Amino acid sequence: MSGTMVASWNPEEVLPLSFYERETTLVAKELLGHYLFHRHPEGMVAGRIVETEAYLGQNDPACHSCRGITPRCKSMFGTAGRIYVYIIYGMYYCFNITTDMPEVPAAVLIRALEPVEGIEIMRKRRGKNKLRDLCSGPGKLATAMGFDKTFDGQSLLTGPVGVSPGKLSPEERIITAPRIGISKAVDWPLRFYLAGNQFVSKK
DNA sequence: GATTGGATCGCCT
DNA sequence: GGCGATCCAATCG
Repeated sequence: MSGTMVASWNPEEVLPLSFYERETTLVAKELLGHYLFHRHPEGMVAGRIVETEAYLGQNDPACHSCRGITPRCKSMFGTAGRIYVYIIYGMYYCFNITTDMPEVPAAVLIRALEPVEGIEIMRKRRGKNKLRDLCSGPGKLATAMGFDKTFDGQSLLTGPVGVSPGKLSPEERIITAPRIGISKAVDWPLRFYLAGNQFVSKK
């Protein structure tokens, strides 16, 4: 046995509804270190979550649900632990996880993953070779993971996409910072990422 | 029906 | 660091 600690994860075990059905900021922080996977006919792809952002619902001016329910953001309304996917800039998808109690239309944007499985599939989908270029941004990881609008509304507890438990190593620290790319509530500290991690989207 | 802007990325300088 | 791509969705009328 070598002394190397190999990160392990098990797609048969997924985070329960009670994990997601809590205040969104807490869920966004605690998602760091867990494993997002997609069981696809082409093969399993998975990554370790290293960067997230919280979108708090109707009192958050940057959240799509802040002006009430629309066709785009309807998935944030209702049960937690489901997928919210929307199209951004006409060309990319953003993958979110719905959170909090059913009456709170909130979600966590997954902004970056460390690729851990199905890396050749990711390379093919992205047309990029370097590990750091595969999932280091919300649009990139959606492409690499094979997510599109058809996943909108699906459950993370029963379907081909889910989150499996992982751990932070003792030396890993969480950085809190303002969210990226928004024009409202620009200084709200709702972005979370692992300090020094090479797979986060921006320093 | 028209207008406007966007939770991004990649290429260019 | 700057900017164009590209088109959907929300808003206004």
